[in-house]
Amino acid sequence: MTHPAVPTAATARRRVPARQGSLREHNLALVLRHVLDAAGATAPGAETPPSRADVATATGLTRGAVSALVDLLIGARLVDELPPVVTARAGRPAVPLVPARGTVVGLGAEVNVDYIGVRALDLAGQVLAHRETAGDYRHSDPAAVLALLAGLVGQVRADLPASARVAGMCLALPGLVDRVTGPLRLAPNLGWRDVDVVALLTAHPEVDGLPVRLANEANLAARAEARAGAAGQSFLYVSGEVGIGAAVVLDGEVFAGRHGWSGELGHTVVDQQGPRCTCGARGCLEQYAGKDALLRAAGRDVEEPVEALLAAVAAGDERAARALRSAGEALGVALANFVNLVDVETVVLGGIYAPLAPWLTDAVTAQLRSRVLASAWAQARVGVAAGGPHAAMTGAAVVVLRAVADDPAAWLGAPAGA
Amino acid sequence: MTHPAVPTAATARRRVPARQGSLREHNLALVLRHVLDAAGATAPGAETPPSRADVATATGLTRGAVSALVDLLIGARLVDELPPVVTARAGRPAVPLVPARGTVVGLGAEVNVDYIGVRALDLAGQVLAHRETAGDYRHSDPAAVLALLAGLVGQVRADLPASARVAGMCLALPGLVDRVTGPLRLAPNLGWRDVDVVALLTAHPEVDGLPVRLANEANLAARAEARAGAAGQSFLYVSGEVGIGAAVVLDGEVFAGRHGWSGELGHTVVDQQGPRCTCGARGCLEQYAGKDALLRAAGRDVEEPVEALLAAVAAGDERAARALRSAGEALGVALANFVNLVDVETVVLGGIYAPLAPWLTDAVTAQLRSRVLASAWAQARVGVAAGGPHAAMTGAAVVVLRAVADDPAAWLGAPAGA
DNA sequence: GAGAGTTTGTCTTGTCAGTGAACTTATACG
DNA sequence: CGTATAAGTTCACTGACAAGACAAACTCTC
Repeated sequence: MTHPAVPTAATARRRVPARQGSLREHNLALVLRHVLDAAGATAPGAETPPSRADVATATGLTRGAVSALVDLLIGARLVDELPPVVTARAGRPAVPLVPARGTVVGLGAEVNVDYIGVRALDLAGQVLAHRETAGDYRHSDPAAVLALLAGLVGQVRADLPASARVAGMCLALPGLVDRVTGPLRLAPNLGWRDVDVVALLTAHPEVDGLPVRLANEANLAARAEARAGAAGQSFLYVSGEVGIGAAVVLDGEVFAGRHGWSGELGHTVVDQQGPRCTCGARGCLEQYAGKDALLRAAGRDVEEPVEALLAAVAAGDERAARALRSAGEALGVALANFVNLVDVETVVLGGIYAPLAPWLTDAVTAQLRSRVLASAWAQARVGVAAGGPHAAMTGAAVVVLRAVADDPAAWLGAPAGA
Repeated sequence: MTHPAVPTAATARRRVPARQGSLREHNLALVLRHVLDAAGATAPGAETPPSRADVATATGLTRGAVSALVDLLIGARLVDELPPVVTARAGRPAVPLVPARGTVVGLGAEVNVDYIGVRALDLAGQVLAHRETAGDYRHSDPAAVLALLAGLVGQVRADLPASARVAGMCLALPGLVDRVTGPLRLAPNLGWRDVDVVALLTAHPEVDGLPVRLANEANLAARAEARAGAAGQSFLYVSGEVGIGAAVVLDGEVFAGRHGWSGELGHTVVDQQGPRCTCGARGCLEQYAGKDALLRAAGRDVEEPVEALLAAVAAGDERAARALRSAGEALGVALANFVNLVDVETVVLGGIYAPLAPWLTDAVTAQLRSRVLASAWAQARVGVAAGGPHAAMTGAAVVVLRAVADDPAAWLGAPAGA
């Protein structure tokens, strides 16, 4: 016996003793969660925001306890009261509770091949400010690009109302990122390798003092997708660009893996004898369904936007249609392999695959049906990303805000203003 | 805005209010966990089991609190005191605390292609009883096989000491199993399809009244492997048999996927134009590296045990060596795809791959090195399973015991005896 | 329009599981 | 045999929630 007899669940793995205060922290987060969820889940204007009493019945806490907790959240400016609403119903009117607007904001940023940008979201999910700059950042100098980005951060912060406190910043990058604040390991299409992005960024006064974390672009876009909720809570997000990234979401959680390097779908092998890839191996999916490969196969220039390809295939260009079919097939094989290994409900096509979805879905679906062992019981759905064009930035901001939502107790004593 | 503004972590996703009692439950589990871990983690007889004071300093609870909790655990017969040990040190001697033996037991069972079996483990990790029956269960009748299994359960229970309380039973099956107690969907090599195993099993008096859960064989073997701890806490377990299963373990947790169907590595595509597989697709890994395919490629009979192949290759049989090399290569490609998608530290070779590992590891390692994008920073290790021959059964019993360890509060008032 | 009925939110008391510090117990050492 | 030291116990105190009474604000009915 040189091993623990009985391992324990991850929940109990947090080897932290529970004190009285732990109850507060937990229930505070529980109440805040309920207010945030309810604000999002409203069918078009239908339900009113929950009152203290609603939260009490929904969570199982007593009205007294909820009252105390809500008062703390209001004091921390995480929650706001709306004026009591006329309900035409007996009894004292309820005070609706909503996420506070413009008080706590998360900064989501992105550096990608053809643009950089920053946006600020508040707890209500509102975009308070947004700046982006188009450009060509292939093989760029990290310091120069990050100086530009810091400038955008400064502009966004200047646009924020005085009441706003910036909780932190998260930066989306198209490459391998060590978990949390580790350095960027490799971003092939930017030409960046082993760059200490956080240090370069926090050297600028616009960013200094802000907690900064990094994450993979596809991971963050997947997070935005999970928030959009269309895909359920268990899906594989595929981000098609020049490279092909992916992120697994299981029960609403993005799965980053041991180092945070999960999701390199583009370097899945489709054919061992296939063409050589930039990564050194042969027959990677990127060579069949990456943006460059796809445009080339369709007989178009690599620099063209996908819209050109879309127009061509809509106009009846047979070569373009063939290119899309074969890309869809390769993608389908890779995704079927994946779904055999990691059982997800839905495959969400994002990036350039979102607009191209009408010409890809059938081929992908067919591969999933024929190659996934469990498909007889639960065929994986193929969906289209609903996270919008700035999904990664939005996801990045959401990551920051989630940290606040998960631990509101840490914000109780925080001062106003940025 | 038709979505929650800020999603929350899975930990807070348990929408349960924390009451005073929650502290007890949590800290009770915390203390028990510490005692169980310490009992396992002992280097060869070196450290003595922890005392109440040790637990207090390790967990951060006060000695008073730990004392109260330990007394409850002793009362529930989950923990035992050993006689105070002479330490040749000033001060009152400590009372060592160890997991109770022979009091709470978990039943782990397995139905596989060539044997069925049942074993009983207690909290200390001791095997209290074990029965197995060899046989050929290809294309067998589920009811008949499960009747045999129920018989073994009866024998094992009869072998248990009178003090033992059976906490539950978990059954390992080589196929797709719905999460928790759902029906067995498909076990290709048993020829079972959509069988309500739990109902068939609990119909027998030997099993009646026992909570029974099912799980995939590879998942449970991976759990036993995680317990053995040799592979770290983040690995991919590969179970090579006639079929090839796999299970992902991340941070010590087995990852079952949406329905619990993750890990069908055997039906990963290695070559789209390859030979047709029993599942209907072409070029599945099983056709290259499954037990039958491997033996056939080595020019041996499918019915032979792998030991024969081992002997042949050790004796210099060139054809056998070639078969192993090419199987290793195919396995390596499939595993490299996987590691690109799900970033794990280690790949653990189990099942028939464990004894064959010396002839497979090089080929697999080479594929991982050349095909995994992140391999320049953290090459995934290739290891050999240490869980032993009955890994799945052990893992199944551990699953049952873990449920007890995670919620000792539920066992406080439990009566003695089975 | 006054009172009954209803629902929301607050307030008070009781309970429970921690903390902290004194206290008891059991050993080693000079 | 007294002193030092460490383990384990006990008890007053505290913080957080439950339970239920109470106050507030509104509708409905007679």
